[in-house]
Amino acid sequence: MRSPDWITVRALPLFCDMEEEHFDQLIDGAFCHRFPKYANLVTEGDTADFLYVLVDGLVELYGTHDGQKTTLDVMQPVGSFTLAAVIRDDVYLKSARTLMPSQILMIPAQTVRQIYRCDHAFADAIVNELAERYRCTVRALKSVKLRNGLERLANWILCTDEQQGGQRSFELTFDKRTLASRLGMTPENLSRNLAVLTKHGVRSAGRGIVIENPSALMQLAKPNSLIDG
Amino acid sequence: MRSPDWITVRALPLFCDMEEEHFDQLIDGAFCHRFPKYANLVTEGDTADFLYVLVDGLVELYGTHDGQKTTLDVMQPVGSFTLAAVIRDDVYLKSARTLMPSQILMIPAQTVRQIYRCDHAFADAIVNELAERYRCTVRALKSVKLRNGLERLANWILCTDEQQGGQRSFELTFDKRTLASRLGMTPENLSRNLAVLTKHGVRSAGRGIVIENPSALMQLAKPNSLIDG
DNA sequence: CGCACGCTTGATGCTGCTCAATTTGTGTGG
DNA sequence: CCACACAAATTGAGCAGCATCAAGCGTGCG
Repeated sequence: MRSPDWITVRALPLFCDMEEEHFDQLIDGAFCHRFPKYANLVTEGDTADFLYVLVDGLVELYGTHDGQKTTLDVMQPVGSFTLAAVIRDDVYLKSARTLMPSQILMIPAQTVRQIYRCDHAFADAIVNELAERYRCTVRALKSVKLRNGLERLANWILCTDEQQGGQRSFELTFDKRTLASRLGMTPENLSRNLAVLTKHGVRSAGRGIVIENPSALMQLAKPNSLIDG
Repeated sequence: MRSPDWITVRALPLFCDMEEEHFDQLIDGAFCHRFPKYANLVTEGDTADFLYVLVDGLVELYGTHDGQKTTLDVMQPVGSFTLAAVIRDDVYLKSARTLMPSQILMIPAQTVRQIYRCDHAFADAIVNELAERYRCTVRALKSVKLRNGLERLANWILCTDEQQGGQRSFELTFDKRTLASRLGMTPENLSRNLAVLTKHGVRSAGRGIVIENPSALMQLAKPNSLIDG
């Protein structure tokens, strides 16, 4: 692998503490590819051949069943996915595709497991990564089961704003239909819910969202650190 | 801790490969308690002081928000819970209570983390446990987002039957209201859905469930190994 | 035996989905 | 730069699924 910016990969919590030699081994067998928008990366049910690292771009993790599809997560750089399947040497449970042109690092699963066995710091990082992802998924499950669509949207807006620095204003980085699916609603209802939020301190136009009245929005959203993270 | 049957605890995947000395250290600082039915064990939001092992009985893991409550999992012996919170030294995300009189082993979180750091086999077991729990939660999330209530019930019946040996007949081990919450519906709708399943090869009376026509039930359920496990 | 609780059943209303039509936005090629 | 084609987003109407509310029924336990 040759890459300008894998210093950022090395800096990931997952890799930053492991031994130089082992990190070199990891990327020795790895591929770094550029993919166009909407390229399929992973198909659920396939055996886990690679650990993926999103270096640049945007990736959607989704599940399918009986002709339906639901977005489970939208990954931002820099982060890894398919770790649990790789470690367990099992099939992928989520499919993955790019939402914009993306640079993706693919590390052979066997190499990951091999180095996991001999590098203590790497194993420790894997434990922390798995625990954190697990907790995120538990939060997502609580969100779906304990809130309605409007509340999920309101909290997503609050979280996304905070994550981007709390400017009270940000832009969507992907389709509204994808956002709708992530929030567990149809595109039509996302539209309607965004319209409803006008009465609760949120102004939205196109891909822009402005929180004009944070306290009004929070009163509706009832944010909860045990759900939203 | 004194206990007749902690051979079963030692046999858990989480503990079975660790060194004898370290296992002894773990249980040295641990408590083993009997709890009555509906005893509160864990409150979400509290800092994780203990790793719990359900030795005997039944435990419900649930989440609450804004006056609501939803069942996230029903644990059967022998198994552990709160591992992710303990490892990350963070707060619990789920509450826990017994659903019947239960014997519970409580291991101080600090001890777990300490031995995790020095016992390689234990660390490895933790990785596998976390990965598996993560995958279970992903499945649950897909189930809620991709299926309706009737389908979730149908698949739950198929899974529970298989888990109990495929006798095509089994008994509920807990409240229907808890089952309803676990499946993401109201008790009223669970009743109605059970009635609907009469037309799809399932006969139910009281706590007994009989699968009279497996293929009819499966046709409705559309079981999926990437959701049901 | 009788009370209490869990479960069932029915009636009603809300939330969110489906379908369809229009408007807006985006990317392409002349 | 504009015109066009196509995709995404909005809006409205109608409907299905599910929740809520309110009785009634059954079972188990004191």
